Amino acid sequence: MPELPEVETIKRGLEERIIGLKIKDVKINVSKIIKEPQPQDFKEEIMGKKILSILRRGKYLILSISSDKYLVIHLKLTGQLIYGTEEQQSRVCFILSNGKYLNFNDLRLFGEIRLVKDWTQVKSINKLGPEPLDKSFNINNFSKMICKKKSKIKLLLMDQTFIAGIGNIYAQEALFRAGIHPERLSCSLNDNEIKSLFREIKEVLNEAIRYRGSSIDDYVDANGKKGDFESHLQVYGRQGDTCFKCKEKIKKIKLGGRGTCFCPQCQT
DNA sequence: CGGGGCTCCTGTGCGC
DNA sequence: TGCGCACAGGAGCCCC
Repeated sequence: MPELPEVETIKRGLEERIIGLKIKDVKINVSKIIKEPQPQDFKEEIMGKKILSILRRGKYLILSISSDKYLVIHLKLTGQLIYGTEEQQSRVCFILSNGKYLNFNDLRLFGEIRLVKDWTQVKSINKLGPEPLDKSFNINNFSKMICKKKSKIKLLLMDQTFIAGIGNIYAQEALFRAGIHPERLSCSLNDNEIKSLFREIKEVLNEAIRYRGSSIDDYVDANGKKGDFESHLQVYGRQGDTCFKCKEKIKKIKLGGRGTCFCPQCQT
């Protein structure tokens, strides 16, 4: 599952490979991936355009291309963006001016690609909360935001309008590191807990980026390489195993329909 | 406005 | 051994 660290890793990989190249052609093998405009118009509008720069906002990748357009990509659960040779399973395949390919692969077909004039006006991007690794995201903001809400803290961390880029893996990991039970109501956290959670969110995201992401499910980077952070995960997928801190058995519950692992001893 | 449940999709892994 | 079903999950959407 690509979350902020995985999308950031893909972004950095693509920056080394495709900046300055032109998009010669597009093969749309599964048209439902293209959300706007209509696949035929999408193809016509993007052909011959130059890739100028790449940015990330939350879990979105945004490619700035010539003629003031933006290619907005969300990988959802199983999306991949792989630079290299043409791949059989690719759902949408961009043919580049250097003869290489940019493959959009996506086993479960939840991924989305759009071509827009103004990426900030894409509805779901427009509603995103702050970037957790930005300087503007500071403890004062976070503290205020948390106190205003009254939902279970794990659901809040995964709410993209509250904070952008955190998904099921890093929400669980940040809460474990901060020693906070995922079902705690956000407004019940004391100052120390809020401080600790704030610190651990940044820390786990930065560490995961340093290790090039976690290869849960199908995640690979822009070169098709797996990440190295899975072995550093302390609760995700570890139900029934013993806690690394206290040897208690890791428990798994459901929150908002999503699996949630935590240590009943360390997280209170 | 908020929270719960459903939906999209397909490979995996379980029980019978 | 093989079939069928539940399950996994990001985020939009509907409903109460």
